[in-house]
Amino acid sequence: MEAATNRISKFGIQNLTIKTLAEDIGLSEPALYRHFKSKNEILWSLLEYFKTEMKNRIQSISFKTSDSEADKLRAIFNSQLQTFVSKPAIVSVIFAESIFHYEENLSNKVAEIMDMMQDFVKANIKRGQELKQYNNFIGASILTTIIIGGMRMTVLKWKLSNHKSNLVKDGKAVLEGILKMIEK
Amino acid sequence: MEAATNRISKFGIQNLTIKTLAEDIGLSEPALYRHFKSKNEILWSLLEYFKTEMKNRIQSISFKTSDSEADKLRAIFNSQLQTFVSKPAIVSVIFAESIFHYEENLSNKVAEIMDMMQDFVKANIKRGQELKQYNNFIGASILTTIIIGGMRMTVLKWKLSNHKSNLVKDGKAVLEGILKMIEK
DNA sequence: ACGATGTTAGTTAGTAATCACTCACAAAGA
DNA sequence: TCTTTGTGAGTGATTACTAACTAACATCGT
Repeated sequence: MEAATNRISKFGIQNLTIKTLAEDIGLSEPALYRHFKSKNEILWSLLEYFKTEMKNRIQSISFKTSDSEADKLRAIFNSQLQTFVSKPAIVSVIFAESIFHYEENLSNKVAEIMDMMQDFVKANIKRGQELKQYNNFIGASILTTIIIGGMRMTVLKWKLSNHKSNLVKDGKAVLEGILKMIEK
Repeated sequence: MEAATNRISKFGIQNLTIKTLAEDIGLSEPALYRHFKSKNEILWSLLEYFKTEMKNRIQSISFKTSDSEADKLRAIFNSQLQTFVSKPAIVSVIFAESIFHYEENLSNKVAEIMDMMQDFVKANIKRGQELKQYNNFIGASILTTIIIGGMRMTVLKWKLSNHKSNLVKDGKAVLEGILKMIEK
């Protein structure tokens, strides 16, 4: 999983082949097939690995009692963006739905990861609205789409700039913009 | 260009090969190479074709004098979303940065199309803020990122639902949500 | 009006590279 | 002795692309 992550981070997901992966690990190609029955299974495991990492990391973020819901949202996205910067492979994979050409189990796994992020955000919005920390001009679902969409757009711009732009700073600016509109 | 559009719409961009494309047109593979010097050139031309179509279509949308800036934005996105529904190939290609594995000219072309859309939106926001139709809690750049990000997210969900969700309706809901937050 | 000549647009039959994946076999430890 | 984990050498499919050739057509001097 780590070899695959590094390979994708450095050369993109198109460069992750059984051959390059086996070379990186220092094994032959058939050796990989002792442990995974297909490339699909390797990619599936990689997605699962990322999903678990994301879930554990976000759930273990510790909040102060004085933290508002907005503060919690800031902490979540800050952690997320910093992880993207240090492991660009995650971004390559999460933005690569179109590459898993009609391999349903992989598309589903990507969808699961997206759903997980959405659930974190949506729960935050709902609590914030109940606690009257956020206004409720807009429903939690649509607001979630807007927040995640804005963040994804920022990540995409970072990718298109060849990682030259400052992802953490730009992401924070977008989140602050949205919070300014919804915080009471 | 039309054959390529149909092929991608029906079977995805991974299925657009010289062989399938030549078959669709009813020519041999080498015949294609009489007109395009490489597959890269075909994809580049396709992106250019989409860009021109988008530009012409959006610029020829006619507005009433009574239209607010928000109305204009609604009209632009409505046209855009309807085009996506009738020509899913455009979406496949615009969401496929990751597929153009390190082919710089193609990534750049995609970036050009995105920039064009952004310019339309940003100009609208600026006019709206100057005319005091929108508030200016947030700068035009970041607001543009949020709007386009929200729309892209909606399109992505539509793709992941295998085109089952109602893109035009969902997109409209997201736009209305954002407008509710920025309209005075 | 007409043949010579060059250009355009097409063909059949390949090539070389890459890819995921497999076969037959070997070493080494429980 | 059997299971686990590895290897070298391949296979078949797919891919973008090319070499060699040809029929149809446009242009031109006579």
